Amino acid sequence: MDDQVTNQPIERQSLHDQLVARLRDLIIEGDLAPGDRVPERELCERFGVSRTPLREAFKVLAADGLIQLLPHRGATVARLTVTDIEEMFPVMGALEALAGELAADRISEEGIAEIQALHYQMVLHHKRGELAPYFRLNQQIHEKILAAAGNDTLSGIYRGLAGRIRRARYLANVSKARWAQAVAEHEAILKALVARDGPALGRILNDHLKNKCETVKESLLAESSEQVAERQRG
Amino acid sequence: MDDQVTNQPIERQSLHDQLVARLRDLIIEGDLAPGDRVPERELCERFGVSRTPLREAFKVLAADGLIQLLPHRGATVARLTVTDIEEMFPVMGALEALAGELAADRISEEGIAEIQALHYQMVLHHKRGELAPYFRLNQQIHEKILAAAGNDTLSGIYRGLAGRIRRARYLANVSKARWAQAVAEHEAILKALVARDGPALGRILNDHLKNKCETVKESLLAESSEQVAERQRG
DNA sequence: TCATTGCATTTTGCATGCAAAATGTTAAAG
DNA sequence: CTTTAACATTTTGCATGCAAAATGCAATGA
Repeated sequence: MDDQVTNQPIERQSLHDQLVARLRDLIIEGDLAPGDRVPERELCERFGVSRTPLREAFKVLAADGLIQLLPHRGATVARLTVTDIEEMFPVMGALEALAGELAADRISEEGIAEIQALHYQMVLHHKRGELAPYFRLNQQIHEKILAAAGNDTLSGIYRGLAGRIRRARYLANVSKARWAQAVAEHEAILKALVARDGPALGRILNDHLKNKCETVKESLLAESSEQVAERQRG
Repeated sequence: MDDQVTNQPIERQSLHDQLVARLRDLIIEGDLAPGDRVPERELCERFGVSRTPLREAFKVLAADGLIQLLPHRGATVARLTVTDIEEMFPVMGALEALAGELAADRISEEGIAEIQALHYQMVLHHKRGELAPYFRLNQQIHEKILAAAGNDTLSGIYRGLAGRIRRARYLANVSKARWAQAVAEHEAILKALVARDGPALGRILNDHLKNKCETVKESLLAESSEQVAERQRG
């Protein structure tokens, strides 16, 4: 039997927006792998909609960089190359540094306390070696900083980039050393935030992103070489 | 970057892509004013196309933030509020600072020479009080720096923001003082570039953008109060 | 006089139809 | 046996049709 959640015809209120959300999830969650063709007709049947709203959703996702639209050749899930990663991370670094600077000035005491709580919970997960919960809290902290910056334009652009990278699923393989380093960096982030030292927070976040970039790159390389090996076997 | 466009043998560009370009121009050039409704049927007749590709173009432009799509209420040209400006400029500042840092490392000697040429031509236009040519060269210089950074992701995001702001048409009224200050900043930009001092170039560009932000804000306020006065007269 | 309700018109969202382009398959030639 | 050429199938791009929602307008009632 088919998956009930993904196969149910969606509610009738602005179909294309819902389709955008659905497809975005499918891509980010990895149900549609990078390089895969996005089958128009199949998805129409699956969601119980016609081609028009689906194609409109394709346009939006293509503008977001999540899928690639080739003339007369349909849609494919955009591939993340190492070059893409190397381009995206400096940008994300600059944006998150800006977010940190703004947040240090604007965040409330409660906001700091919330981040502190998330941080120590995250550290706990690190000590226990629980990667998935660690990662979730990590993301929440960065989201909180972004929110505290109070700049929706900034948030929107950052989320667009982060979403494109998330489907690299780099949380699968992180070395113990890198993980520990990331936690140490988060300690510094918290410290700068508590001290409301914007410039320092900006620098630390930028460096933090640089290290994250290396992690993602390694993971991406490992994954692609894995795929090559798979193809040679099959 | 545009090489690929000019090298393509076939002009058989998909209709909606052409429409996206046309509409983008209409909006950026100001033929469609902020707040205006974008009349679907009228544009269909004007361009001789059906509603399907036009609506697809609307989606892309809405994702770019150039138009706003309200359910069952059609498209309107997105209004630029002072808040938007205040949000966008710090982001553009951070991005252009990053571009400067990267460019300082990567630009060729010819690249520097080209920017130098543009710069002195621009200064000439300033001395002659020729605002439009000055502005065009100004933009070309920033484009060159962006291109020299060699980061298409960065360029794309920056252009998206710059495009949204451009239709504020702030070149109409710039005070002599601000203009002179901008030229002075450009002198510093050139100097840092020649010295290949990335961090300094980044800082200068960030400050430069901050000042530009003030100019645009003033212009936007003047324009909107002008509109109010117009409404009171009419 | 002004607000409200009912109806006609316009606009929007989605489905469907059709022609052109791309893809896959088979058959013929070298 | 490989290459290619012709054809059938599928997929894509665009136009159009239809129903629901929104808008405009006039008539009614307070």
